[in-house]
Parts: sequence; structure tokens; C-alpha cells
Amino acid sequence: MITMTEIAKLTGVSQPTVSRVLNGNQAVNPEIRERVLSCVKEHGYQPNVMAQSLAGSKTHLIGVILTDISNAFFADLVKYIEQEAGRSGYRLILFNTNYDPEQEQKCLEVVQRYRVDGLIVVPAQEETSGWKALIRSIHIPVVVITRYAKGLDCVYTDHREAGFRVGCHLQEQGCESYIFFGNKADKKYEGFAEFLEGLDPVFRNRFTNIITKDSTAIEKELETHLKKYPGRTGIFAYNDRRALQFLGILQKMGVEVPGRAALVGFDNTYMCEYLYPTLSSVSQPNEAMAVKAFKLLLHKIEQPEDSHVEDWPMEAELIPRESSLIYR
Amino acid sequence: MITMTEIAKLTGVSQPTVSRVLNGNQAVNPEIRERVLSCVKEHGYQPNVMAQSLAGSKTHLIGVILTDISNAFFADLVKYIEQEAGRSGYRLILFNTNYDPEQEQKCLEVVQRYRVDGLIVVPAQEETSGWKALIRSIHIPVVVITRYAKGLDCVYTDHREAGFRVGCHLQEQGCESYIFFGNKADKKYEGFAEFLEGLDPVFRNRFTNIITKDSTAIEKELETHLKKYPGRTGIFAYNDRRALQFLGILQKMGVEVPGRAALVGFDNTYMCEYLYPTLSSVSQPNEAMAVKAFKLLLHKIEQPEDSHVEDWPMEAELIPRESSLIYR
DNA sequence: TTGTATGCGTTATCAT
DNA sequence: ATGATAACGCATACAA
Repeated sequence: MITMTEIAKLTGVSQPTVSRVLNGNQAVNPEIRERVLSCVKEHGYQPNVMAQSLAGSKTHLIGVILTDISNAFFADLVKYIEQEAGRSGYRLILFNTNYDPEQEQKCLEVVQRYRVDGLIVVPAQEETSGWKALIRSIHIPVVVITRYAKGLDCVYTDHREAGFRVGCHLQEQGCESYIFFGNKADKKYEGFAEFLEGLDPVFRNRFTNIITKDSTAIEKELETHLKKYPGRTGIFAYNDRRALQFLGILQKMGVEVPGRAALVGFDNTYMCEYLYPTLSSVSQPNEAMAVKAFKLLLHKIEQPEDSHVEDWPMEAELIPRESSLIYR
Repeated sequence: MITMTEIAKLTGVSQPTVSRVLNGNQAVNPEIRERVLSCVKEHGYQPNVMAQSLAGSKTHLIGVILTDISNAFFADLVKYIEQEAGRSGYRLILFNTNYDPEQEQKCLEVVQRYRVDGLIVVPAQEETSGWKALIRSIHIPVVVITRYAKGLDCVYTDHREAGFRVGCHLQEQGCESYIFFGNKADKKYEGFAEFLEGLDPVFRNRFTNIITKDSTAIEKELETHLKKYPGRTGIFAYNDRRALQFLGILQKMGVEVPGRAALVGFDNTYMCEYLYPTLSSVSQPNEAMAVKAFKLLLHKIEQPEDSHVEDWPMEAELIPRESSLIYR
């Protein structure tokens, strides 16, 4: 790959002059400019970012550290981050931690070695102060995405609020008992429970939490629940994937949806509209989150002295569809 | 971020000595070695890859250029590529072309600027000689993944063969008419048609090709087909997403699956097992493909003189499930 | 075994 | 307007 110095020799000027031409710096003799540019084009010269970074200090590299790129939701985020970053001339160096804190730590070392200008991270664990201390110690602008992280810039949707709304919706649709499919530590659950508790302090008497991902086990727990509570059951699954699993089980069991059981998922993936019945779900503003995260990061990069921490919650929207709509 | 020279000063040795210690090169006084290592650890020294690259010529960066990272199949590939590359100390710089050749060309420029050691690419277009010429001209080791590319190293599954097998399977399940949901230029279709033609040269008389992605339009075409052909219909969709859409439409229409219509998708995504009925699909060896692609690339990087082109077709496997299994 | 000197491809600061 | 020159952080050949 041809270098500036070589271009300089070929055009009979000095290397810094080539640099000036290429950077549009200062006034350069138009004749020379043309000569250099045509030579550059002819040889397909491309600047060496490594050298530029060494000399200038910016790498235009953004480290993106994710828990699971194969998760459609994160993959979608990456798409938008890449797009937005590209607009500002930044590129992504991508890491997958697979939810492993050890792996995450290694990633943090590697991004330091590459002298990335900034970092967008989905933390491997929900809440660990050790991690935060580490990420602070490396002195690279960081934005946490999809999770709230106290004391760090972060962009996320309010899952608690979303859960609350799902509870509200299911109640409005005439549900008399409830199932939450997922972990109780989930903010979605907190909001969901908060609403139901407001409605009836002892709602737990009409509630089942299912955690297992095993279809057979789910079927059993579901059967128990349905036997116990004859009225319409409202089911909230922590993501669409699980909602789909649940829907399949309900259909296999011959349970009428939404008549006997109303179902709501989370993520609003494309499948929602294709399923029969179509699946109600909570939609997160993926593109807006990605764009906001990058913009926050860019700000931090360009104004490192601004130590103000931005906590940016975004609104998730419940999209009601056939799987939970009784009246329409 | 602390540098080698600074470490050298702090420990009272020369910078090259620090370099030797860090690279395990040659014999170094054990005393000094310890002194340097502890200083390195104390200050959290991390080598500057930009400088290393400039001095040594390798960036340990692999450019990954994809058409659509938000596609679950590609996202999955990226996950495995990242994993495998990481094992050999390589990192990914990720690009999304969005199927736009112009965008792709820009990506090719950028990876050159970053002096990536190699490239793994999903071409934006199926077959364009212009693109191949371009990618050859940049003199970076390249492996094309998921697509056959004549004259370039490539790793892919034989879609034609897979299509052939799907046809065979559907026929075995007693189908008497067929629908292909997708583009006829697709190799899957070629194989599918090849089998059916072998069975009955005028199979086209009992065949419908549906291209539109609009649900209403699909429903109409489906209705026409079913009216015309009373026997069991075999439906082959070009991916699971479309198969799901089709399944929803069939269910909405009250068509019995697989009794009246047997359905097969492509990609074997997680949803196959959750749907009701479970969805038959063609499974590609994602991890094996990713690993093979990276290994091929690594070989090219380490043995640039080896100009042998590897064309590496892998076998896709049909996973029959309820949506197409009549006898079991 | 260790230090000196040089070069990688840029940018930037000087002179000229 | 342009050309020397130094500097970025490291690896490496060479000298000591």
C-alpha cells in the first residue's frame, strides 16, 4: 500500500505538502494540488489510520461490548450504532462477552490497547460496583446502553414503567389472574407487580411466576394455574422469544388466546405481526436509543472536560395486538 | 495512558529492554524483568496497538463486512467469528452495507485505511464481477462467507442441494402440488425445481411461485392455489421468517398444517421448535462455517504466498418437524 | 545482557 | 507556499 512519502517522491514535492493537500490544509499551489490528487487517485492511496492515530491521538474507533450479539435486539442496536457512528467517521470494534464478567474484563483491556476513542457497553451483569470502578479507572468515555447504571452515562428504556403498563393493559382486558414468565429481579416484573398490587394488595393470591425455560415444565405449571383460576389469565413474558414459546404451548394445550389467556411479549420483534394470533408486545425505540447513545458518547469524546453524567431513560410502548385484545 | 518509555524511566532501564520483557524476547536479567513487570502491573500499562502495528505491520484487525447485521443468521455468524478470531488474538471491525454496493465500496476503503490483516465478507450483491475485481485489487486476504464466489476463497452451504432435499422430503410426505415462496433466482429454488422436474417434467402445472411479501396478496395467491389443487400442497419458504408469515396466514385461513399444506422453512432459527405446529427447516452449520471461514483467512494471512483458492461448500441439513411430517 | 539508533506513516511546528 | 524537522509508541538491528 502506497504511502504519503511515496506520493511525494512521485510528484516531486515534500511529504508534508502531500499531507496538506490531503487534509485541505492551508493554501497550496493549485497546480501542485492537482498533481498530488491525481497521483493519489491513480495509485489508490489510502491514509494509514494507525499512523494518523499515533501522530494525532484519535483512532476513530468505538469499542462496542455486548453480552450477546446473536440476540436480535442487540444485533438491531449494533446496526443502528454502526450507522450513526459511520456518519461521524467512527468505526466499531466489536466484542461479545457472552454474559461473562471475566470475558468482559478482557475486552476492556483490549479496547485500551486499541486506544478506542469511546465505548458503548451492555454490562455483563446487572449490578456490580466492581465493574463500574474498573470501567471508570480506564478513563475512556463510556455510555452504557439498555441498562441503567448509576453514576455512568446511560441510555435505556424504563422496563419498570413498561411492566406497569402491561399490567394495566391486561387488567383492562378483563384478566382475573396473572402469570409473569421470567425472573422476578427483572424491572419489568417490579412494575407489573406494582400495578397489580395497587389494584389488589393480595394479587399474589392470583399470581404465578414461571422461571423455567423447559417447555414440559412450563406446560405443567400452566396447567396448574389454569385449573386454579377459572377466569381469564393475563400472561406477561419477558421477551418475544419466550412469548412465542408460551403461545405454542397454549395452542398445543388447546387454550384459547386471548379468550382464556391473554398474552403480551417484549421487544416487538417482526414475528409479532406474523403470528396467529398476532402478538401484543412492548416496543423499545431501538434506533433512537442507539442514536442517542452514540451522540452522548460523541459529546463525551469531544468535550472530555464535561463531567456531567447523563441518565437518559426512554419510553417503551405497548403495542396491543390480537393475543391480548378482547374488546376492539 | 502510560507508555513503554515511561515504564523504562520509572524502572531505570531503556525502552527496548521493557519491550523485551513484555515480549518475552531473549534473555533478560531476572531482577530487571521482575522490576519491569511489577511496574507494568502497577500502572496498568497496555501496549498501544497503533504503534505496534506501525512498527510491526500487523494490526490484528479483521474487517467484517455484512449485508445486514440485524438478520439473526448473520448476527449468529458474527458471534462465532468474533469468538474464533479472539482465540487467535484478532479483533473485528464491523461494517453493515445494508445490501448497498456503494456502501460496500466505502467499507472496502475504510478497511484499507485501518490496514486490516484480513477480510470476511458477505457480498452486497449475488454476482457482480466488478465487485470481485475491486476486492482483488486491494490485496488483502479475503474470505467470502455464505455465498459462493468463483475465484475467491469462500465458505457456504449448498442451497441448491438443500432445495433439492426439501423437494424430496415434501414429495415423500405425499404432497401433490407445490409452492415456492421466494425469488426464482435463488439456488434453493433451482434445486427444488430440479427435484420436482425429475419427478414429473411438467411439475410446473402443479406449481405456484409466490414472490410478494404482502400478507394480503399472499393470502389471495394461496387461496387460488389451494382451490386449483385439491391434494396436499408442499410449501417451501426461503427463510423461517417468511415461513412464519406463511404459517400465520395458513392458520388464519383455517388450512390444516401439515394435513392440507406441508411447510418447510430455512435457517432453523429458534422459533422452529416453539411454533405450533413446530416448523420444519433447513439448518446451516453456522458455527462450523464461521470457524472455517476464519481459519481459511488466518491461513491466507500467515501464508500470503499460497495463492491456492479454497472453495468450501458445507452441507445444510433438513430438520423435519410437525409442519411437514405426515408419517412418523 | 543491555543500550543506542533507526524506522514505521502520519501530523504539526518550525523555518524559509 | 513549501520544505526540514521532530514527535507519536513501539520493534528491531546493531553495538557495546
